[in-house]
Amino acid sequence: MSSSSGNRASYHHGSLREALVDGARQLLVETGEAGFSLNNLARRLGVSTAAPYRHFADRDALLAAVADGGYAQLDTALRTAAGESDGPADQLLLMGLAYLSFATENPAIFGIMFRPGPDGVKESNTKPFQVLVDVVESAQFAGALRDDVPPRILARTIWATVHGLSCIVLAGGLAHLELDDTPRRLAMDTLRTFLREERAS
Amino acid sequence: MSSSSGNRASYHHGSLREALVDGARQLLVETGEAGFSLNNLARRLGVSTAAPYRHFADRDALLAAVADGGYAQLDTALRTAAGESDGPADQLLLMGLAYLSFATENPAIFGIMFRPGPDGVKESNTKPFQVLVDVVESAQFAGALRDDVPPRILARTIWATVHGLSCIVLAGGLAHLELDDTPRRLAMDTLRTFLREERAS
DNA sequence: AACGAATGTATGAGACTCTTACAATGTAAG
DNA sequence: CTTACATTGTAAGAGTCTCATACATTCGTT
Repeated sequence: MSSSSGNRASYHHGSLREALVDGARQLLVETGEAGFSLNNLARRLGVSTAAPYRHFADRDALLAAVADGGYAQLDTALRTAAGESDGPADQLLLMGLAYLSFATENPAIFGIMFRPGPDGVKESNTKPFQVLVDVVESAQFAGALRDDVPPRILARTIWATVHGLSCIVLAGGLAHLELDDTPRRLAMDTLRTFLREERAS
Repeated sequence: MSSSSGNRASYHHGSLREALVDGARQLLVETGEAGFSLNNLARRLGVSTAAPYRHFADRDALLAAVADGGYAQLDTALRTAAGESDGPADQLLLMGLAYLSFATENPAIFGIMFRPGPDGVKESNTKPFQVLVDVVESAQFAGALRDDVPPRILARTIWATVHGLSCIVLAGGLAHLELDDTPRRLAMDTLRTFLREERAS
């Protein structure tokens, strides 16, 4: 047995790798990415500051592991949201809201997940996108979304929209515009744009 | 005369504040945000590492000044793009392309401009948004955009879309999807979604 | 039981941010 | 012109961080 079971008082920690990822996530939530340090994390876990390097090549490798967990969490959040309704338009709204909620509730992790860099977004993030493509496709079939745009393109656009909205909200970019928008209303107003246009007043 | 005129060999630099902002922008372009340091910048400019603190409270204050410059640059880029055509749909495409180009050509500065945090996006960024609202409004009037969504909302949505697309591209999120998309095609495919739906084949 | 692999520690080099005390220079009034 | 003051630079260092290296302890396997 290699993993599980918590903190020991013995020389070997027992499950330091998991403790590092968990602790990093927690520390990120508390202090944000700016206030995060490997040293601080190691002290919290009661190990030496060199110990983390037995499990992660460097600071970025640990953050990447946290990001991987974030992708998984986002994926399940989106799938759950999609499963809470049968109406394609509803599904879209719920997924958008779930995405936005994830971002605002885990700003630091969200920031790490989509940090610019050569490492890029791993294939782990292909999964959430695929769900979106499926939902978009069925929404098009149901006539809720315009069908003169290929599903992949439309899904990509909607992803970009919700992602951009999340980034802008996190950056405080809407503070000067509308202060009283609830996330739900924000997601609705935004995603309504993609629904089939209602002609006539 | 307080400013202008370059680097002196005397005790006082003469225009260290501007040199710091310019040098920071340059250093950010060369090394990215991760490789950027005040110490390094000070050495490049031939001053002591404490000198920058005479002009900026801390590292973040300097980066905020660089971000301000970025907002201005983005604003003129968008206005220029909007001025290069009379057709509302064209304007929208050109502006989107300009936004995307700015992001990909200045990834570090773009990242700093929209960094999450309490400081948020300054009012400086309200200007570029206002241009977009105007263009959207006239596009709606010309019948190029659906008019069942208020211009502010539609403009906000389009901003989110283009911003999100830029972020995703910077993060490498599209690498696994479509490798051969030119930025122009990417912007076109994305923004086409907002144009008035063409009924019939 | 003993050996090798895994995992943690001790120590420290080098870099960075930011502070404090001091020195040189610009500016303006007498 | 000179003196007084505000501005802007330097020198030195405290405290933190990442990461490397050498060593210690424990685990698993034979």
